[in-house]
Amino acid sequence: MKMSTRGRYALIIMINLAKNEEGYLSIKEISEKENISIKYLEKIISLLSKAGLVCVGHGKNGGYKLVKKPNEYKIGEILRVTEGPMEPAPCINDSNCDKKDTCEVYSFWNGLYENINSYVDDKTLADFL
Amino acid sequence: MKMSTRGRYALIIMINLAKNEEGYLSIKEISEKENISIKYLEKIISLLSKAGLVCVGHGKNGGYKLVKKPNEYKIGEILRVTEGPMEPAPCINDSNCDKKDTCEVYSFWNGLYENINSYVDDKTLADFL
DNA sequence: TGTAATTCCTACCAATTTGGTAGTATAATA
DNA sequence: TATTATACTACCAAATTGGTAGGAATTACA
Repeated sequence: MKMSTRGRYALIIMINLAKNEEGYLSIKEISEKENISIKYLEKIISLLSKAGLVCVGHGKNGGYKLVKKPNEYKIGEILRVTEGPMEPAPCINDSNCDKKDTCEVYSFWNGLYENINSYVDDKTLADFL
Repeated sequence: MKMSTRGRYALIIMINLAKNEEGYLSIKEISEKENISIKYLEKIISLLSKAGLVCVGHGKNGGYKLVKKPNEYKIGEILRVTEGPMEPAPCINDSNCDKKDTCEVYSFWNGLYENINSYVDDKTLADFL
């Protein structure tokens, strides 16, 4: 039950972009500020970019910036890009299981799932400014 | 953010023992009922045994049984034996970090941590009977 | 007292995930 | 057109996950 560095770094990246709403922020700047390798950040931010959470400026003075306002980003939205759906047990979205309505174990894991997701979806990037 | 099979199987084992409060239940019986390999179950139950959550009957007609009543086992107690502390981020119990009281990121992860733990500590084995 | 049933312990192993690094291509713009 | 960025592809080591194998120790019971 841990979040990988991908998810944690993705959040850090997004907070940095949120604090720099005016212009583009380059990977290099984030890397230096947060002490995370450029190459690894590059890999993580490309996930955010492909998911359409950030937009790209190429060339000189380029970098990344948010496409929405900070309060429009649920943290869950960011984490799911790098972590996938945060399901504690594989049965959560198993359409082959037809006993969900009576299974005590399913309802336990599903409750945890809903708990986690409502926590992360209840907070936005704006909460970090 | 997933629970490994160790944690999930540990819960299944404990539910089986709870349903068999009278006597000893062998790994073989659990294995056959739940379709999980004997050898893997053996490994997981030895963690529960070392942690003192179950007691052992050796030799013929032996097996395992609970040492407490089902309602005295918090699920969190069981999961932490196989999963360790369920900390989403390593900073949660990092005594070297002295910025916790002002760090927004820490307070976010810590909130998630408390959320998860209060969920799993709020339920007991008796809820599965 | 012997044997079957059971746990205990140590070691091993393959697949996947995690946390990166390296090098080159491509794109934009000053 | 040179420079500064991102984009893409490939690779890699370490840790974790999810097991398996084999034998030793313990106990019940015939």
